[in-house]
Amino acid sequence: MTQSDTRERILDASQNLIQRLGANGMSYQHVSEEVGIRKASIHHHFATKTDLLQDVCSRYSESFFALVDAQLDRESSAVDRLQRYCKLFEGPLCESDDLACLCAMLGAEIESLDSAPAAEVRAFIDGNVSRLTKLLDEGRRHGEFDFVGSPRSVAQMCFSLLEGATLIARADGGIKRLREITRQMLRLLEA
Amino acid sequence: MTQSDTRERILDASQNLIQRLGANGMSYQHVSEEVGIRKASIHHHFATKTDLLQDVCSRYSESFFALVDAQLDRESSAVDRLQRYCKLFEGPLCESDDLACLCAMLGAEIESLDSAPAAEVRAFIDGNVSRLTKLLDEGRRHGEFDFVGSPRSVAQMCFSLLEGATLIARADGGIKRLREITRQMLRLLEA
DNA sequence: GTCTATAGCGCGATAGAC
DNA sequence: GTCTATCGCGCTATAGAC
Repeated sequence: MTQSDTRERILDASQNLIQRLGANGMSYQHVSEEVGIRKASIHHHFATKTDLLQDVCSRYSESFFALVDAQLDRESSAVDRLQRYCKLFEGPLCESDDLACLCAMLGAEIESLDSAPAAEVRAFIDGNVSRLTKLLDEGRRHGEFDFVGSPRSVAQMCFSLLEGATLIARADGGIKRLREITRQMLRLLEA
Repeated sequence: MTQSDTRERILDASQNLIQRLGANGMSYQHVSEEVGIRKASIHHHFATKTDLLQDVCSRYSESFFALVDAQLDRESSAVDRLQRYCKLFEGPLCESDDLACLCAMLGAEIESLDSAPAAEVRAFIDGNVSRLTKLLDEGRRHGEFDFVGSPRSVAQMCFSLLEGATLIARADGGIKRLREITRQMLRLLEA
């Protein structure tokens, strides 16, 4: 087992726990049981919990935006690309029906986060809203979308909706409910 | 100080802490400092933390639905009543810019809640979605709203959006951002 | 009904052997 | 790089005096 293998497995376990229970619910003890090392050993890879949280956030952002950009760069209609974007939020719930978007969990806990992880959360929001703004603007110019208001306002609305829907769906209704909500959003935007 | 006074002050302090920090972030110690009694005394009013959580939830639901129904029973247009409903979600952020809807906080923590408080959260969601469904259906029949899809799907979408938006706005942009998002939602639904 | 005192546990973090 | 052992703290909850 190389150092970076262990490191990745710690990040995997931490991310999963945060998506289920939140940053306050994730502990070195839980992570150590999941990974199969003692909790003191985790401190060798991540000196403090804030360091661990920060790295989970940045890794999550990078991989999520990589998936997003892979979908948005496709040569297909704006409607299709928006549909694919929305589908990315199903991922966590698909896996086990009890995972929310990391951003929704940390958004709820934002006041108790240190400044570095809190900034990561804000950057995640901004990155999503920016990409959605561009897509919505482009789609409307091509006559695929029909909405009143600025693309940026609609983008903020869509992103809030998706984050909220992952929480609501996890509380009641699961993946089926999430799909119903996103389908409804798409219906309202299509020309 | 009567017993019920102290009880209400404990509920007030607990609710505020949960809306800021979540159920896991609220503690008997924090509450006792806010109320001005020792933490052991809280157990006289609420034997366990789950009891306290349960009572905070049911009181929040009752008072929120009282406000909602007061707005929905008005003799005004459906658009106006929906606008007033949305404005209720600004309340917490108005007060101090760092409070989210109780339901959004507990929704994020749903997996670590005992079954009684978790059921309260689901009932809160259902109650809101039901009322919105009725309002949207009525408004569409009167030609005030124009949307494709079932009133219930749209209602679920609106509620998810509002819950998500309170979290996003608290992380970045505050009350101004929340207003922009809800205004955009209303624009998309109006005929 | 509120208090002091304390039990018992889980937490993040550190020291030092191997 | 991982381990054992331990520190110090905050937590929920209880016992018993006033």
